[in-house]
Amino acid sequence: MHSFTEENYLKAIYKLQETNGEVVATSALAQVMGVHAPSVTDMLKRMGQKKLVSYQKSKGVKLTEKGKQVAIGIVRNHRLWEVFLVEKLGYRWDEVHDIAEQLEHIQGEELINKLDAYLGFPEADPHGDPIPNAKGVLPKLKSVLLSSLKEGDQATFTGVSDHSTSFLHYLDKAGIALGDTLKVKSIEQYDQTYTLTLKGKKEVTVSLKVANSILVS
Amino acid sequence: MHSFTEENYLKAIYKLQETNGEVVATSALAQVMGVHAPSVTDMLKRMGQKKLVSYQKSKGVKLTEKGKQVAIGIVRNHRLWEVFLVEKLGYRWDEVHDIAEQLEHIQGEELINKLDAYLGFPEADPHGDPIPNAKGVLPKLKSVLLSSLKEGDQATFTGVSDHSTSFLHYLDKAGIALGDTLKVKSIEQYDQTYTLTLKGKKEVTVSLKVANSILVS
DNA sequence: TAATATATTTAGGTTCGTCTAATTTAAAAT
DNA sequence: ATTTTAAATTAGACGAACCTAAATATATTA
Ligand SMILES: [Mn+2]
Ligand SMILES: [Mn+2]
Ligand SMILES: [Mn+2]
Ligand SMILES: [Mn+2]
Repeated sequence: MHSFTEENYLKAIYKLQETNGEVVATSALAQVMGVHAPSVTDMLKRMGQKKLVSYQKSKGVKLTEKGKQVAIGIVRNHRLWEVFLVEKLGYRWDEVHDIAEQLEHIQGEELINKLDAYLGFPEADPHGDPIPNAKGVLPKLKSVLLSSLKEGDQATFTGVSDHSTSFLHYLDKAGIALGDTLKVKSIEQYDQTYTLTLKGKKEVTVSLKVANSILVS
Repeated sequence: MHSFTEENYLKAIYKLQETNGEVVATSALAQVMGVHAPSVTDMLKRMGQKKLVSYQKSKGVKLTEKGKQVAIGIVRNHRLWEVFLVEKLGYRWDEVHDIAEQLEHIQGEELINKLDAYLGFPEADPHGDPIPNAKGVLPKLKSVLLSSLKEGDQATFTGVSDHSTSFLHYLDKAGIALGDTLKVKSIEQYDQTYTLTLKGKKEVTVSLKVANSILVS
């Protein structure tokens, strides 16, 4: 139906819209797609023809409703396959992204719904990101950054805002895992480091940078 | 590494070599690939450059050792994913081919080996076709056509030589399933129909055409 | 507001995988 | 051994997705 490339552009535009506002710039898109700006202009023209995006030259691009539905479908595929890789094949959460980048493009409504059922209709992927349901509806998880908590606050670690392998490795090394309960024991004024009590037991101190990449609720 | 198209050509050449002899004709390849002859000539030149095939113009084409290894890898992927779709997701054996055509191109040695392990290292796919192991070695299943049996012979239904949906549907309808034991009760001289006793119970009569598409051992 | 800097598009090219029409090579039949 | 037929290749073109270099449009800042 759509090429892998088109699907990747749609997903990239979708994510940029989520984080940076409705209108997406050519250069931003070029950056995340790892191509040069003229390639993006080219592609946006073609995708505009197909009514996947609304594009006006030099004015940036937005997804059409159609484009958005396709993008959400890809996100659904990606996250369900990530669950499969971790839950069934025994991958670690820092290893699955690249494989899911391939699997997300496998076509077939029935396939992904069967996979969904097989996995027990999970609500979130291994990184805590919400999985759109078969109708394209995203469960709105109301999580906040760890860095927004005050001393004494308690919460559960539900997701990451930095998906890089290096950050995930860091969390593993520090013994901080998805689902852990944590309490902010203290916040150091001087350098904004957070000392946490994990699962009522372990004590860990993390930097502001880390606290800005951890989602809790 | 290789494009989907290249991989599909390699698989097609591999299968044609298996059934029609070492040298594959441009026209045969065009037919199974569903493209026109000049496209094949073109593609073979490029694949020759990459040492995936040995191609001499107007003399047909053969796989190189490298090309053969890639082809066997694709076949391995295809068949393992078919097992997954049937065993884990609950697909029927006549529904899995097209999805496996997509999944077979997912890259990653580790992925397919983990899948293999997850499935319990199956030796055959849902159609009874042997699955190459991680080293590319195909278990040689010594099966024969049902039509080669004599009256009174007994055997197990281990595979099909016709993979068409219509034939698989026919078998389902007739209640003949992979793994069934069967005994040739009688062969009608006049029209070569086979009357079989299935699992020591049911009795079924099949045409020569069907007997030519059933593999037993 | 005019000058400068940055973002975007246009122009022209490349590779991959396909096509049709025309030509050449090989095989089969007379 | 010629002629006829069939198979394969060459020639020229096209769309998708990319590129570099040059031109233009927008934003910033003097
Ligand atoms: Mn991911
Ligand atoms: Mn994820
Ligand atoms: Mn198949
Ligand atoms: Mn099969």
